[in-house]
Amino acid sequence: MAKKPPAPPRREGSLSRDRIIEAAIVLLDEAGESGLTFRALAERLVTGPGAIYWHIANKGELLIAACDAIVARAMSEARLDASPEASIRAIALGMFDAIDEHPWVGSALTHAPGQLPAVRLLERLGRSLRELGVRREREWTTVSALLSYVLGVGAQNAANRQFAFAEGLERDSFLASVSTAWSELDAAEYPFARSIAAQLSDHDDREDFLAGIDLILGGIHALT
Amino acid sequence: MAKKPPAPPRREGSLSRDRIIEAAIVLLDEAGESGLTFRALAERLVTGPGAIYWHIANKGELLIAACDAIVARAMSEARLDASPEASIRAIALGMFDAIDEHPWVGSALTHAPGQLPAVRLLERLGRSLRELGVRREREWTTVSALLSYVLGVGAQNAANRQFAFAEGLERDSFLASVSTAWSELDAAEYPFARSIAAQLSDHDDREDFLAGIDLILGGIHALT
DNA sequence: ACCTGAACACCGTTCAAGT
DNA sequence: ACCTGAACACCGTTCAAGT
Repeated sequence: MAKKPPAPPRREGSLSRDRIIEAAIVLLDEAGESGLTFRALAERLVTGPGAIYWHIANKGELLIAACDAIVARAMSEARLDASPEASIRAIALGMFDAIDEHPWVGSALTHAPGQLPAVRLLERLGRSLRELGVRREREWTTVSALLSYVLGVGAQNAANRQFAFAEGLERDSFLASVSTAWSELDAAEYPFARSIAAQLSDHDDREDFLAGIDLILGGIHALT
Repeated sequence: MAKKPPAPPRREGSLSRDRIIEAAIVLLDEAGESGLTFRALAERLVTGPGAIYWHIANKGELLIAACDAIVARAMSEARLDASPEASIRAIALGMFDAIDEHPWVGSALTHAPGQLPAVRLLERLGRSLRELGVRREREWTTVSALLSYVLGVGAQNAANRQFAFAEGLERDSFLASVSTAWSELDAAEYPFARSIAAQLSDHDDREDFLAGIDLILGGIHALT
């Protein structure tokens, strides 16, 4: 991400769907969801905004395509050699890390249900669940719970990042501010939130995520 | 919510934060997330767009406030008399139904992490988990898994609705179209998605949601 | 204190016109 | 076939001016 010299904006060659998607990913990574604009994208590609519409139908399709590129990469990198449980952890963790690196993927995935990116994830999880020996009648229920959990955590993590970013805070100071806000809640109405506020500041998102996966795997195990 | 006669657009009395939030909820329910516009809201309240800013800082705050009103209602309605497990199911189901009725709440909740609406839910889940006897060191991990799952399913359900709505389809025909899309995927690359496509059309979202909750509760039980 | 509504700086998308 | 860029119909938000 920082090896080659800061090459001048090239316009060599012509536009293409892939080139547009690649540029969109860079823009999303750099400026967040609100940074993806047809004008900004056009500027980066040295064209006018209208040119993009020749290759891509609209902003929604662009977002899904960018999201799909990231998910496909993450899925192809997940190692699947070990036990089915280990594979599920690897798939889930791969997705977690991908969303962590590209927060916009979190909400993009959630907002495009049933589309290719989500199906890629579902496919991988489903195959491992089959290996695990989940009964046919419980297959749908089980993948869908796992998928919801992965997407849920991912979306929330992404939201955390974006919320912090929007307020100009680092992750730590964002968590700290939420933590003190919780500890100042009404004692009678929010005893639990108050008492858990301290643990908020020094938890590990990745560990918590995995612990949740293990909770679900534990539940699956108990029923198999 | 439906007792009094269909009163004509009133402008009696003055604007207030509560009145604005109430109107925002109606607008969101009727026209979806993209329907909430300061101009549309102002029209409904018989004022100019600027007037709203006297009572509310910006659109984000308005969305969170509207979301909070719905969550507060749902939480206060959840019955908590029975066992902790039953309480957790009731809380989760209450949230599921609330999001089902007001799909915009799904993404609003997700996009405002650590804010009041999410804390309400966390508080209720946390108290029940304590009753259940979850060990202190596992409390944070456990609530956060449960919360992520609830929000994840909710957000996805909401996205389903909105996706279908945007394409002018009913839930059933939307699911049917996704189902046929999945069954036409490449056989070598997507065996699982293809084989499960059929089950997609006739599943029950609510039942699947509860089954996922039970999976997590099963995992918690195994560790307690 | 509260409201008005024009104005500012943006959006996504379209489309005639160019090559 | 592919690109250009002005134009359209919107946004959220601000702010002088009114009551």
